[in-house]
Amino acid sequence: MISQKSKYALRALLMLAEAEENRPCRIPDIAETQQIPRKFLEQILLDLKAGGLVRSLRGKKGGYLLARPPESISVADAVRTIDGPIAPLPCVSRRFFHRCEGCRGDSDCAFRDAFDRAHAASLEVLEGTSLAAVRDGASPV
Amino acid sequence: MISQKSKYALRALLMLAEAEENRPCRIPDIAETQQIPRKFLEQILLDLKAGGLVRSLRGKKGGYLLARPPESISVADAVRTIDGPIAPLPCVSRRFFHRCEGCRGDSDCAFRDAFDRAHAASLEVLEGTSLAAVRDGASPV
DNA sequence: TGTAATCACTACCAAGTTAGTAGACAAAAT
DNA sequence: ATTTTGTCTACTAACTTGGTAGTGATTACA
Repeated sequence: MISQKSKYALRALLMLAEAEENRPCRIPDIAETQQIPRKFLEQILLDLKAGGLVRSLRGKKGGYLLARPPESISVADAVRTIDGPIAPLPCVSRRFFHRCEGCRGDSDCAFRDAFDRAHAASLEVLEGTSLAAVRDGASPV
Repeated sequence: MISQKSKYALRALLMLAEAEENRPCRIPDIAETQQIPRKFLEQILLDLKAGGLVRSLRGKKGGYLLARPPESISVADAVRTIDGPIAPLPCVSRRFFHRCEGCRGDSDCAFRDAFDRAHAASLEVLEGTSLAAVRDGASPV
């Protein structure tokens, strides 16, 4: 399961993607319309900024904007920035590869191949879906 | 990421799948050959038993066996039994469906479709891979 | 120049989860 | 009976999650 924090991040990003270009969104506005606790949202936006997904302007007329066009920010980007690795095992992670400790001897990563294929299939969707696609895409239920 | 507990469970299950049929495996043996803390393994096996994946015999000559043929136990079965839902969001879960609280108003589950497709792709692999396939399948590195 | 509006940063916290450990108990084989 | 095996309940330290609180730093603009 992705965290609540990631869900908030996605909603915030989508709102930025929906905003008029070069019109910064202020934290209290995002918090209110997306129903996200304000101080928590501040932290999330700082994380997204550190991750290079958004940029900010301070002072009056300040706020947050996407750092890149919404076509180039994927759902996977957002989740990875907030939650870290998406992979089910460290040893199948693309971005955060790490040898699994404890997998050793003869049964060394016997399951790795299955998890790797599952992860790849999942990533294809998550990396292939941009904020713009979500914004424009699906039929509103 | 799947939990350490699930990894242990998979290793234990694989060992049972590799064992001679109707030859129970004892906890200390599984613990030692798979390098799993023994008391922790006990709990895991009890969980797997409660989930219907293994059965047990008590007393001398006792031990654990698979409850069903290894062809019919999938990696997804194991992970779900130990970790619960595999789905990235409650609202795309097959077995544990639950409406996401907090997804509301106009942006109601705008991301749902993407996560649903990612999950479906992942599940296809994880449910399609049995213990028998893992045991017999991949080339040992 | 100053002041109000806005983001930035650090610290803190309660509740839950993870990865175990400990020990007494129950059943089966011999 | 006694030994060998699984069963069950309780406990715990460390970490993660989902926040809250308060102060500081910039910028617009009057």
